[in-house]
Amino acid sequence: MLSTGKGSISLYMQIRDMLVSKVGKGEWLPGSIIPSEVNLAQELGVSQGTVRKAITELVESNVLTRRQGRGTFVSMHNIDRALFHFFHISDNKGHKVLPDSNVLQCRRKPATRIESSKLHLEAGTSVIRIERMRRISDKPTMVETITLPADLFADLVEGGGYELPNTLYELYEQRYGITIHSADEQLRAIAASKHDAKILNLEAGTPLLEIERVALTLDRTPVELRVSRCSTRNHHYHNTIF
Amino acid sequence: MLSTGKGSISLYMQIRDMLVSKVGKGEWLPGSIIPSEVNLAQELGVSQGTVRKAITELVESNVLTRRQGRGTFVSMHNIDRALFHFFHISDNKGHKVLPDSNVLQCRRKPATRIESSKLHLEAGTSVIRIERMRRISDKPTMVETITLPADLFADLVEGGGYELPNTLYELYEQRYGITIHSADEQLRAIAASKHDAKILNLEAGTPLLEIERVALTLDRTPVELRVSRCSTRNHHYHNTIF
DNA sequence: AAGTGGTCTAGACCACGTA
DNA sequence: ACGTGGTCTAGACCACTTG
Repeated sequence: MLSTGKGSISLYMQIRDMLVSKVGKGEWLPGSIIPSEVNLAQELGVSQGTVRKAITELVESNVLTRRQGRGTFVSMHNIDRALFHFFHISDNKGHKVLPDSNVLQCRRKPATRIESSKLHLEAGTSVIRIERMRRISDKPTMVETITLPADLFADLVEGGGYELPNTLYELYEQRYGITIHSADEQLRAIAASKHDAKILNLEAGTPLLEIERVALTLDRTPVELRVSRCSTRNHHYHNTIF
Repeated sequence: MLSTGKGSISLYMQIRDMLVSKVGKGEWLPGSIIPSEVNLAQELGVSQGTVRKAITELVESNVLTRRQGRGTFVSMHNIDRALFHFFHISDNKGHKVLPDSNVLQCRRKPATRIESSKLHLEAGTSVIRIERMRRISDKPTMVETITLPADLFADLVEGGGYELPNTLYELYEQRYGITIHSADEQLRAIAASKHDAKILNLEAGTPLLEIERVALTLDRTPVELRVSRCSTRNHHYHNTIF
């Protein structure tokens, strides 16, 4: 199982990759506990330190979460992760507030050229397109257009039998078994269209911050395209460079 | 020297903090080699593993750099770090090119309210204000206003005896002994002023991406305020969320 | 050949959470 | 009391770089 030859990669990396695949395949589900370090070490015939090093890397990349005295768990999407990890808008005092969400549209449509390119789909594949308006402290602040491959999110069209929650990544995980692990964002300044302007209650042409996010699973498959247009009168996008 | 009592923090953290302070105080200069893990372990009376863990954390936070077979070094600012770590503008194919830089002004002035607040200075303290235009692939793309506390960068005014280089952080480090370690950025969409428009060769009112960066030293003292206004017609700000 | 960091082991004890 | 992760040790061997 584990190769220990000369040209092979190190033990802990093999173990790390094996653990990743257990999570990736859904063998270990988000929120569940994984075997203890000692147990894994015994099963794999290596020392605890080696398993430990493998797990440490996965904790650093947010795949696993350690809780002292309790065990190691597969990371889950929750409101904290949404807020502190995937949401980068703060008010001008530096405070983060998760916006509420107001769905304007939710339709199944053929993918545009841009959508199919960003999501690695064949041209014209069916996608689900959600448009929503988000308020922060009761003020309309963002217009979002979210595009999902229809085959992965089959019943997520209007009348899917439930209301769309505010934090979508939790939904993707719990209902569709799709865990967002990372994302690439491109930011630009654009002028508000008439449509944007109407929804955000400002004048057409007002500069807006456009955030184009492609969200990826653990194996780096793109599964969501999200274009957010934000008024930056009272808010800004915050990034820390370490 | 190292406390090993009950309520005290762990050994490796004490060692890590001690190494940080050696770098912070300039006892170990950027680019220089630090003692080997075995030597440090002997001197401190701990095992190599403990020193190793301390160093590992500092490598992860970009304070130190390991080179197998050679040793461990204090991290330095170079063009790679500027480009891959501190510069987030890419063209729309995802390629990064470091812009060149054209200094328009460099003056010593009293700090504005915003400047003194962001740099934690007394109101009206002397600052050095640099304005420059930056081109990417020969196209004017950004206007930058850089503000530095005058006391830290005493002779950096026009006629300081040398041309301002393109990568300023290298200059700060080599000439003033100030190493930028991290930065906080706030991004907004704004309308180009007449001044911006003239420099960037576009129309006033065009949406621009404004990046307001506060750069910090290792001990989190703010030492540079940089406001960049970027045309996002051919470029964007890129961020990866892990 | 000597010195550096990189991997791995086997075992000890501590701090924390649960039952 | 027990099991978990967290720290620390002492020593082995490997991979890489330099003299």
